[in-house]
Amino acid sequence: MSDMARTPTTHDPFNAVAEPKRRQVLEALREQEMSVNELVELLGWNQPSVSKHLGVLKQVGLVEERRVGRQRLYRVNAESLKPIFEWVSPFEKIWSERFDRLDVVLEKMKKEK
Amino acid sequence: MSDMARTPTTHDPFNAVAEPKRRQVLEALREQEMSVNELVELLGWNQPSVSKHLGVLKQVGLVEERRVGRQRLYRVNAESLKPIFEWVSPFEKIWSERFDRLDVVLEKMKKEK
DNA sequence: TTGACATATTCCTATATAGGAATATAATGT
DNA sequence: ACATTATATTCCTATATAGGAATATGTCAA
Repeated sequence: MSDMARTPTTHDPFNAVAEPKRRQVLEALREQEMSVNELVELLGWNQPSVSKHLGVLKQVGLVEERRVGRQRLYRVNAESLKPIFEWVSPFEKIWSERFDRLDVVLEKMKKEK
Repeated sequence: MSDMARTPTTHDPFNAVAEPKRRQVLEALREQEMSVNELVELLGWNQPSVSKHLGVLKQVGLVEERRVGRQRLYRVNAESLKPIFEWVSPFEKIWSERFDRLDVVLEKMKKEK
């Protein structure tokens, strides 16, 4: 007993977003609030699949739901992606700094020519 | 046949980094190049565990390996996190813009007081 | 060559998926 | 009440883990 597998997808934004399809859903909802069926049509998947992915996203707080009649309108909750942005940013500094240094070198070469 | 489970951890940076321990490894290596045993000591895990996580990270290109004597020195390859940074950035725009708008509102309230 | 050190690999198992199919729930209009 | 529309849930299964334990590989030094 007490065995362990992969971290559950509903554990945090990192795991929820690891699934490519869930990223697609978020990209779609970034532009505008959308009903499940609109997503189904836009993405071309079957409806249960869309609902299930939305379920995971909702559990993690990546999307929010608003009920209008029989529809459920989903919208992205961008702020819940903050942990990812903040985790990756320090690494971004590294490659952008490296790029800056390269820039400086190129500039120097230009002058010396 | 043709069943599917979760996207393999070695499929892309998103999946590799979904595992919290792998993020810890990357954080450690962000500061400086390190041998496996140094990581073992720093993180307090057993050696095979560290090696296995490094293996995944290496497959995805998130770390690079340099052999020196019987040691293997690992360093982070920050640029391979670019896809994550670029994917999440448009969402960051959303919440930072929202924050800006809030800022404007607060400024206005101050003036009107 | 032998031992000690550094790291990787293999074997095992419980677990959490993702996808497909079928079905359940919920809300609306008539 | 009933049919219809919109969405969620359940059941099933092959798959890829992550962790622990044990072992293999590789490299140096005497």
